[in-house]
Amino acid sequence: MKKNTGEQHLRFAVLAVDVALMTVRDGRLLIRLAPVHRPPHFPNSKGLPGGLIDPKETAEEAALRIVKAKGHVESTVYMEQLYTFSELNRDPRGRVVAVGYIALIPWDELSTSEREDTDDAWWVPIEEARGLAYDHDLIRKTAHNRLRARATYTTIVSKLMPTEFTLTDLERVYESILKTDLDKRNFRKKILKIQVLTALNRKRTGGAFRPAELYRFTSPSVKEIEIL
Amino acid sequence: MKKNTGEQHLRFAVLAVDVALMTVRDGRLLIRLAPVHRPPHFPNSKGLPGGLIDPKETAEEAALRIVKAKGHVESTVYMEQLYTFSELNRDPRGRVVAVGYIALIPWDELSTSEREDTDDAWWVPIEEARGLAYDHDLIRKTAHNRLRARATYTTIVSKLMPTEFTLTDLERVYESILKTDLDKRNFRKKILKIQVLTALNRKRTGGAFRPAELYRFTSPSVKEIEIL
DNA sequence: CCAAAAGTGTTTTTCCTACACCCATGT
DNA sequence: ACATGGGTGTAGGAAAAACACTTTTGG
Repeated sequence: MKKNTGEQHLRFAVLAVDVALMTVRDGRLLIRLAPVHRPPHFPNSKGLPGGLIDPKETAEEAALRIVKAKGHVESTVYMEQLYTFSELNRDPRGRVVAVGYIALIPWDELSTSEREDTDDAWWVPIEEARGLAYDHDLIRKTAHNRLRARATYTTIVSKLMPTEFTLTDLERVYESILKTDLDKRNFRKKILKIQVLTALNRKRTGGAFRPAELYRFTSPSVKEIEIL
Repeated sequence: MKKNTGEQHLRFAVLAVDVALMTVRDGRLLIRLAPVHRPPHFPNSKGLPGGLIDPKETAEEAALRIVKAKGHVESTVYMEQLYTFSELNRDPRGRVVAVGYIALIPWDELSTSEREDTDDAWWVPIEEARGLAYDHDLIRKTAHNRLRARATYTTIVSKLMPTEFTLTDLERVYESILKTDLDKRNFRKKILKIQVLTALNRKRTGGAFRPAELYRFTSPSVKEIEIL
């Protein structure tokens, strides 16, 4: 076993995190982009919020910090590690190994300013987020696939819902992630059967139609369930 | 945004891989251990095969290299990234961020010497691999959970099977991973229905009983399937 | 009274589970 | 001929899928 080939051998790489921060608005799955300006390779580009890990924080702590800084999000976000990207040339300036994260937040919990597209952060429909800098197209695709897979066998979508919502709201979120149409009656039967929702016995009124019962997720934790 | 807080800030961590190399022998799920001798914290301990990533290789390449070196395995192994462990004190000597991998190999494809327990590598039943150095108990547990989960909705067990096997062989492997008894008839119906096996129209003879039909996995790739 | 979304039940089909006996071979 | 693991079918119940009309409200 080799030992001590020197500091530059042991610590050759820069450690970073890249975050696929996602939300759902009006039945559309959105992802947060941030400007990337790194000539000559990526002048005036867009990419996922990302940044270096500090010596005194874990990768997840770094991801949370970066979502707040570059994603302009103050609210509590849900974080889940996605994959670690270690290709030699994923950053043309040098060796950067990035731990990718999925971050989810309900649109309704963002403050007005957080929802805005500012100069250095935009919410865009995930299928329109192409041509990103570095290997961020790959990270986005990996994140999208993972979210879709986990939506079918966990309660991860709870992290995209406001505290109160109607069954139709919930169905729309599932449909936007899975990109399928679900049968309203069967969806309601299944989601109520698995006992993860609590009816609030209050209704959301306001539209020119019958008011809808409000629900919340009973538990804040993401649980494994049967397939939806 | 901070820039250039110095090299020691940017490259503070050592990057490593730790590999949960697993196989199945006689219906038992085994994991490969290697000696760890790092006084004062881990004198004469055991741990998963692991080592540093080189500047010119990806994490996966490092994992493959380490399985060959520390795991004493020459054959082709299947690799799947597990999780990245970045706790500040997972290695008491300094900051080490480790990308964990699951590696699978059919017992039958190991050479005689690879199967042996040598001075610096042992195959042990996974439930007996406790008290490992560093955070390797956590990595082992994470790997075991992941393998169990993926066995139920992918064809990952194909990576633990020899090229030819009987349906009973396959059932034994599932049972050892899932730690349940499966119904022979139902297991056969399901596994044949999902169309991932090809019958070789040859039989394995030799025992004092009816010869068993031999099968192989139709495709070498790990596919998502319905739950088993 | 009209438009709009909420809410609800039944039938059909598919899938899962439980279960026991005969078959082909080697000794 | 006997011991051993290989191989097969069916019936009953549970879950999934398909499908259309009535309800409640605001305007």
